[in-house]
Amino acid sequence: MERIGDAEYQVMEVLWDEAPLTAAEVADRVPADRGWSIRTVKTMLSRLLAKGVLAHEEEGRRYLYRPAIAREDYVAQESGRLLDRMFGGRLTPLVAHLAERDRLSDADIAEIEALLKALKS
Amino acid sequence: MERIGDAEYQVMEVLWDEAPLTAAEVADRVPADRGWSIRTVKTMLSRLLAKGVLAHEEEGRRYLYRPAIAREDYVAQESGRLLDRMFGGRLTPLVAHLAERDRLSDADIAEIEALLKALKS
DNA sequence: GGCGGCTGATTACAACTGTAGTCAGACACG
DNA sequence: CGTGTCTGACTACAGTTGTAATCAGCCGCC
Repeated sequence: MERIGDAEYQVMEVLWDEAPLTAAEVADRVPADRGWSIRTVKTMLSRLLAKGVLAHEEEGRRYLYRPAIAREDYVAQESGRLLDRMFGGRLTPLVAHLAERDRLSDADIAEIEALLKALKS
Repeated sequence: MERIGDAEYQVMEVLWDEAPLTAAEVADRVPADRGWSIRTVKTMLSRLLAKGVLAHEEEGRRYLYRPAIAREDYVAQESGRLLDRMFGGRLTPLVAHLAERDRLSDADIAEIEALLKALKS
């Protein structure tokens, strides 16, 4: 599957959240802190189309854009990449790492324990 | 902290594993499947120096390279990035996600449970 | 029926990345 | 001593990414 840059990813997020949308609608929904012009958003949309991660249908003279890949699949691919690259593909060291780095509160721990308990059955 | 590309990262891995090393030694230790020329490795080393993630000391007319940032720190940064970008910074959804994707065996689950138990005390 | 605005398509351009080649100087061997 | 070798520095060049401008066509409003 194609790689997606940071900026492109934000456009995908918008469309994973709501689709189909026109270019203008996507531009409206992109987080304002990026300060993008509509032109930039349209460039992103074209590139994502070219990469095959977006699909479009024509609505009059405009396009309606929608994701062509599931967020799930993309996220799976990217987390797999990180895991393979940094932790030899093993999740435990990642959890240990984040825990040490104080990214895990007691509530988080309880939550994950509950999740694991559910998984075991 | 600076971003590091995939190829650059492999060079860092070599030096995190063993340092200091000369350029030639790094080239020897880089996984052969990349098929890099020594020139390529030297370019990587220069760029990593420029980015401040490597340090060098002179040994005669050569450099000895060593990491200027801890692997721990870099890994923390990158896993944080992924987590923020894909899971709103929360680890539980990542664990849930990977579990669903069959990246978690029963043994993994047991291991993480043990880890969490240790963390709670 | 012409004009302003919107659309996608095409083009621009700098930074970064992957992958190397060239160059000038030092060193080591014959 | 000369000559090839190795070093870091600099240069090259295409592909990707972020950010946008230009262009040609269509649509609705005055």
